Amino acid sequence: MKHRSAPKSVTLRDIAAALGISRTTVSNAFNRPDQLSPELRDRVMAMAKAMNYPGPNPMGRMLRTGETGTIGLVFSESLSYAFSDPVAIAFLQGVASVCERAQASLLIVPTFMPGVVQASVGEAAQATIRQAAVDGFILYSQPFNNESIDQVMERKLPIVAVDCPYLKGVSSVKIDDRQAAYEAAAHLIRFQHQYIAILCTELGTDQYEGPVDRQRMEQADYANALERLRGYHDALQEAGFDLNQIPIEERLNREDHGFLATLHLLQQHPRPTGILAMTDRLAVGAIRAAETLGLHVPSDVSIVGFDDIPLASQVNPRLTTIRQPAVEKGRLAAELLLHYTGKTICHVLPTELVVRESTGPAPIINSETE
Amino acid sequence: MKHRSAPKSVTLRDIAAALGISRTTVSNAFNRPDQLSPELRDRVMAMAKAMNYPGPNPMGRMLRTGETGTIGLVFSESLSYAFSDPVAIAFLQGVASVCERAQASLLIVPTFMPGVVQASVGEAAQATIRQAAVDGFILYSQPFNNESIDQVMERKLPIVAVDCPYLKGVSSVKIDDRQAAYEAAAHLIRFQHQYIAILCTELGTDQYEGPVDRQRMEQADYANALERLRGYHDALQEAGFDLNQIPIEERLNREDHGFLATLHLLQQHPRPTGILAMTDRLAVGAIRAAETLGLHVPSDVSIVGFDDIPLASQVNPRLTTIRQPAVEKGRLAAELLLHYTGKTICHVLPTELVVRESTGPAPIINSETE
DNA sequence: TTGAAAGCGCTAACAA
DNA sequence: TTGTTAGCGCTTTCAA
Repeated sequence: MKHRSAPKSVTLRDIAAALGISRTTVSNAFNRPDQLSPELRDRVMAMAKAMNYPGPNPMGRMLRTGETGTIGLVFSESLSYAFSDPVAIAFLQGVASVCERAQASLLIVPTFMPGVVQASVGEAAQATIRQAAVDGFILYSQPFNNESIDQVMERKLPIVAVDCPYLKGVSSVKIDDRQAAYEAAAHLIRFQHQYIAILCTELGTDQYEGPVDRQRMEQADYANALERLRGYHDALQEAGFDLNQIPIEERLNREDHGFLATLHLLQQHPRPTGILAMTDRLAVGAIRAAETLGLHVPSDVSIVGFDDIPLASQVNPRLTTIRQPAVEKGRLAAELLLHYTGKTICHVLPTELVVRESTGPAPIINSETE
Repeated sequence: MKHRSAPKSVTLRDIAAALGISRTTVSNAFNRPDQLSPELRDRVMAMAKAMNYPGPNPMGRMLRTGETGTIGLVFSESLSYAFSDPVAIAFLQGVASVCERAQASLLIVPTFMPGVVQASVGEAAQATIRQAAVDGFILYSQPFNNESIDQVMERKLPIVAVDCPYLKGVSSVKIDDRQAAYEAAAHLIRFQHQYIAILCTELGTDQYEGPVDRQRMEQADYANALERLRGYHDALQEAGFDLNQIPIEERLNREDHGFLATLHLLQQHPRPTGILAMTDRLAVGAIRAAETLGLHVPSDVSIVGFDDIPLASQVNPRLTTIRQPAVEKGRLAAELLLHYTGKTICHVLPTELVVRESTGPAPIINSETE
């Protein structure tokens, strides 16, 4: 893309000169048609076309006005992942719909360098964030202590943080993950499930997959995941469960990973009769795993998801889950940024337990001794 | 977003002055750390931090260098729709993955003004496209003769067109929609279906929904849809069908619209035993409609989709469809733009008929006379 | 290793 | 209605 369409591109000045008028007038012809006579405007536009003028250079304009008409969006993790995650996409849809109405462009800023050592990831993020020509940033689902956040903060532009750890003086949009997860767990508990397992999304940025212990929880990077885990624990503890007996499997948020993790969980003794999946994607994998083992959902295993993605109601059996307003999150974040006042505003959006067919009463277990 | 963090923001010059050094050196401290002594660099960075300097202003830099490090992406239609369309999302994922690797940002340029009269839509697109600070554009799935294309062409920047009508001198990525659709129809014909109906996506930009006749086809705005329709017709005609007897229903590309259209089609006489759906979303709706009418897929009705979106293989029965490489389209388009040479390159990517369980032999019809 | 000078292309006050 | 003036903040030769 080093290409340059002409050796020396034509500018406002050139067309002004060609017409023997001032640059202002040409500028006005493009930006304020009402500021000059229609005939003159027509002449200007005709000359522009004749000279192959590509219109006022946006960089010049931005530098001059100090505004870009653009919102920057920073995801954690890789964009390939973000654009395969139904929740992130719903969020994006919300952001985009507001941008569209406001005629604002949306700049997706990559901060993740695929196949690069951890150390230089920061450098990469630094460069793209520093060079983003935007009027403000939306930060989506960032882990604790990561360089993208710092980098964005340094830009001293308006910021709205979505599903992020608390940032001083930054407006935010989120849900109460802990409370929502509590509801999910309480739902299973109400059905008398005695053996409950947890399917957990990534807690750290280290690509670890496997069981989660106390220590791992304490070192968690992702506030969301941790909060959901805590919500599950709150409910379980309250109901008298021994938390040490509750298996937790941490996996990448993908159906196939949920599938494998559940295969593993369902072969434990005692076999869980209830599974708390931290996302619907994991839950969908879990349903498939149960099927694969010849277990019926919900009569052998109950599964409850989280998010209420479209797939949740298309799968069979349809998934009991926690609905969170992902599109609305995006809309609100964009609106907050577009109408930025400098005031720090925190929105906590409501969630809702949606009961469908993937959960039911615990089966009667034969040997209570096991 | 009129907010300005400081009355007068601090610039390179300020920090140079404070340190009694030149602007060049400060610039180098940020952009070419190797061009100055580490101690000086540290001093510069410390002062920058102390003075709350947000880093070199991207607009200044862009204006100076003439490069933005950004790719512009222009969808037709509304972004809300684009981000709910699995095919567009897959495409976006492909684009994003390449951008990420190349450390390029991705600017989503809205060209659609929701709730605005047709006339001024052009104006809206004009403004956002003209003001996009990008090094090149990807044009996605544009209808014929629309203003966005003209506007983008006027920018005289590198362009890659994806699923667009032919544009002189513009590189493109596409599939052979006509041939692919031909395969889909041929598949049903091989199964001896006598009564075939077509579920068609929007041909025009006028929000029309209903039957499609010759005239509507001739006035089509969307090349894709038209090509697929032609492909179906090619196969049907070749097999001796009377095209006038083949019902075509044009609908928005959404499951619920496919559902309603199919409800309608399946209540015709003679009832179609095969349905050619121009997208998987329509096809999924069609499956539901058949179910709703108590018809079995595929023994009563065969349904073949197009696209092979993820849902196609998750639905029951799994959908027979045409696979198209949507992610690959995005990757290729981004790569073509990033490595732009000025040469016009056209890629036609392969498609493939994927036979699953939604199609089968035509049922035996009782009355041949009907 | 550092600095001076020049200007990227534009728009907004203000003046005519 | 049109023009003059004055930078916006930066980077990049080139010279010291």
